[in-house]
This record gives sequence, structure tokens and C-alpha cells, in this order.
Amino acid sequence: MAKQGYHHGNLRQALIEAALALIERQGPQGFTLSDAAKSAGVTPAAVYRHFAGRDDLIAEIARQGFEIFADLMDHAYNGGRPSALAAFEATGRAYLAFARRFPAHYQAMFESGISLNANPDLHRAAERARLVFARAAEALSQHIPAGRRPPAAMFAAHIWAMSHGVVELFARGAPGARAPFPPEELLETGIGVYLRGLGLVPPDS
Amino acid sequence: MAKQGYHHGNLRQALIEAALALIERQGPQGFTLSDAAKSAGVTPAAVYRHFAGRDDLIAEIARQGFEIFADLMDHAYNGGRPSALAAFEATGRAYLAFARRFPAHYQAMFESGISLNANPDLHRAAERARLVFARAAEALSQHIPAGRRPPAAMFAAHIWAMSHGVVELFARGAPGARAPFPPEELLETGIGVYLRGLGLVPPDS
DNA sequence: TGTACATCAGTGAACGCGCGTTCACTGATGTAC
DNA sequence: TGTACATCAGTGAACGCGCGTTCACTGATGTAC
Repeated sequence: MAKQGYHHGNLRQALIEAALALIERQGPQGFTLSDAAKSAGVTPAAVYRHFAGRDDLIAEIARQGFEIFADLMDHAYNGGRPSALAAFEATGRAYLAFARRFPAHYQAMFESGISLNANPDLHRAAERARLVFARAAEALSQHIPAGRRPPAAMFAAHIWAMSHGVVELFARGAPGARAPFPPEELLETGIGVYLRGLGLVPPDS
Repeated sequence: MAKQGYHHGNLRQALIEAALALIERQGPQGFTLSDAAKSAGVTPAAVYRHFAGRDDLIAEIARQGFEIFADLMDHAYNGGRPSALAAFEATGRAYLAFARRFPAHYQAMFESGISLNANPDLHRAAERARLVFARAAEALSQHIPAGRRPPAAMFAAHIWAMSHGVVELFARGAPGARAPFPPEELLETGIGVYLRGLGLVPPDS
């Protein structure tokens, strides 16, 4: 952020970080290109040396977000150890952890209204995140008795949906007035009940 | 919408309907007060005879949305008939049905960034919707063996979260690329698995 | 039944604002000789 | 080691735009006598 003469040094990343700080404070709609430039100590026009425009800047933030997201889930999955079940649960928890630790990225990814197809790099990153999760679901799926095994993509979608819903409704200032329970607990127990319903957790534990 | 002279007749509701149409087409951010006025055949300034401003118009739409939402869920619940379980499931389905049939209301309620506390009427309407759902959960809760019965508010939150997640991720143009399954099916099966996990549905059915 | 008048829902012009974006430019940096 | 020059990351001023909002006004409506 510290300006050191005429040339900035690494304005591109500085702009991204300035935008992240603004999004965190005011949401993706409140953020403006001019503010980001200003807070990076630079004229709005300078932004155009590094990005095609406002949307391109947001898209790049979303892209970086999906990369981090995928990394985080992949790390939580840990190659399926110690068990497919534990690894899957950890992956689900990573969803909320990501939303907590990188709220601005999360907003750029899911609440900025950006299209994931506008930009091939963004699309690729989003797809990668999706695949990390799909793989965890696939591995877990092998442990369900074949007869009543739903498609892995389906229960991946269920868990994704519940995670997303918990974040949107209870881990932000939004509608649910105030969260009736800590979001982490809510997600933990929700996934637990769901997996029990799949027959993957003993009905007693 | 048809203009019939100097006085409009029922401009207030005409503006709301114009705004709904705009939100449906371009999202709550794309909608502007001027557009709404124009499409109701009226000057932007006329809006101020009926609303305190842009935010107040959106708040009123959200309020009407919560009223419809509560009515819909209440109707689906049907006094707990034919069984607590069936009524609860129907209430969950009503969530998605509402999002489908009243997409603009839904967006005003959950995606416009409006605060539910800014306006007492809005707050009251939102609270009413929450209570309809909480009551259904409470009734169902009685059928879970007391020992391992989670708080009703908790599994109400789980279902609410999953419903919201399904809508946001798979029932709109947004992130999930394209829905892997029809949202209705996704929600239906998701709730089914979850309720089985609670021991409310026989493990076989 | 007709007239005078109060009420109030609209008009139309204007405002200030901040946005994203463009343009010709200039100053700093790094490289070739 | 020093100089000339190409490159390019920034400036600063300006743009057009559309927004939400205000204001004094005017035309239509409805009511009292």
C-alpha cells in the first residue's frame, strides 16, 4: 500500500487487496473501482493497465477465491484419510471455514452477480473446486449399500446446498434475524443427520 | 398500467408491479426507481407520493413477499394434516415453490441487501414467516424419541438452509454451472434423507 | 343542480453526485551500445 | 561507466451517463353550501 514513487511495484495485487478490503466492509455492490484505486494510492485510470475494467477485477478476485477454496477443500479431504467418511465431513466443514476466513472472496464468488462463464480462467477455477468436492462424494458413495445408493453428484449437491444455505442465512448479517445456533454447530449437526440418513453413520452415535 | 388521465388510480400497487417485473428481468441491483416509474407511465417524482424512496419501495415488496411466503407455507402445512411428517415435508416444498412462482419477491427478500429491521412492518412479516415454519418443526419434533431429539429450531434451520441453498445454487442462473438435477427433485430427496437421519422415516422406504 | 373551494396526485425541470471509462501526456525504469 | 533511447506504468483532466431526490407548480377530483 505504501506508495514508493511514480511506479507502484505491484499494483495489480495491491488493487485486488484494496478491493477485498472494500468488499469486506461494504459488500460487492458497495465497492467501486475508484475507491479501490484511491485506497491503493493510485488514479482510477491506472487500474486499466491491469484490468479490463471493474468486472474483470471482480472476476479475478472470484478466480483467486475459487483457487483458495479448492486448495482448502483438497487439504481438508487429505486424500480420503483417515476414512472416506471423516474426509468427506472435513471437506464439508471446509466450506464454512472458507466463507469465514475469506468473506470478501466468498462474496465475489457467490454474491457479486458475476457470471462464471464470462471468463475462461474463472470458469476453470470454479470447475476445479466443484471437482474436488465431487471426488470426495464419489469416494464416500462407495460405502453406501449399492441398492439404495443415490448418485454421488446428488448428495454432493445436497451438502453443498446446506453449506451454502447456512452461510447465507446464518453466518452473515442477513435474514435469519440472528443465528439461533452457531453456524459451525448448525452445519456440523446438519451434515451428521444427513449422513445418518444415508446409512453412513450408526443410528446411535 | 393503462394511463387514464392525470390521476393514475392505484399508482402505489402499479409501481410495485412494475418494480417486480424489472427485478425479475434484471435482479434487484438492476432495478431503478426511474425505470419503475417510467414503466408505470409516470414521472420519477410521482413515486415520492407513495414511498419514502427507493429502499422503501423495495422494503414494501419484500414485506408483501414475506406475507405471501407465510401464507403459502401455512397453507401447505394445513394444520398438520394428514400427519406431522407429511405436513412438514409439504412446508419445505413450499419454500421452493415460492421461490419459483415469485422470483422477484424472493430476490427482494433475500438478495436485495435490505435490512429486515429497517422497517417494523417488514420485520413483522419476516417474523411471521419464520414462525409458521418453526411451528411445523415443533410439531414434528414431538415424534422424535425424546432422548435424541434435537431442538426443533435446529432442524428447522437445517431444512431452511438446505432449501435456501438449493434455490440459490441450482434454481437460478448462478454458480452451479447448470443444475445436475431438477431443483425440486434435489430438495425432495435431500429432505427425505435428512428426515430419515432423524429417525422419522423408516430406513427402507 | 350549480358553483367555490380545499385537497392532493401528478408534472417537469433541475440538482448534485459519483460512477466507469477515455485520452493524450509524462515521468521512471531498464537496456543497448 | 556513461549516454541515448525504447518501453511502459502511471497522471490528470474530462466525458457522458443515469441515478435518486427536490421543488414549485398545475390539473383533476370531490365536497360543502
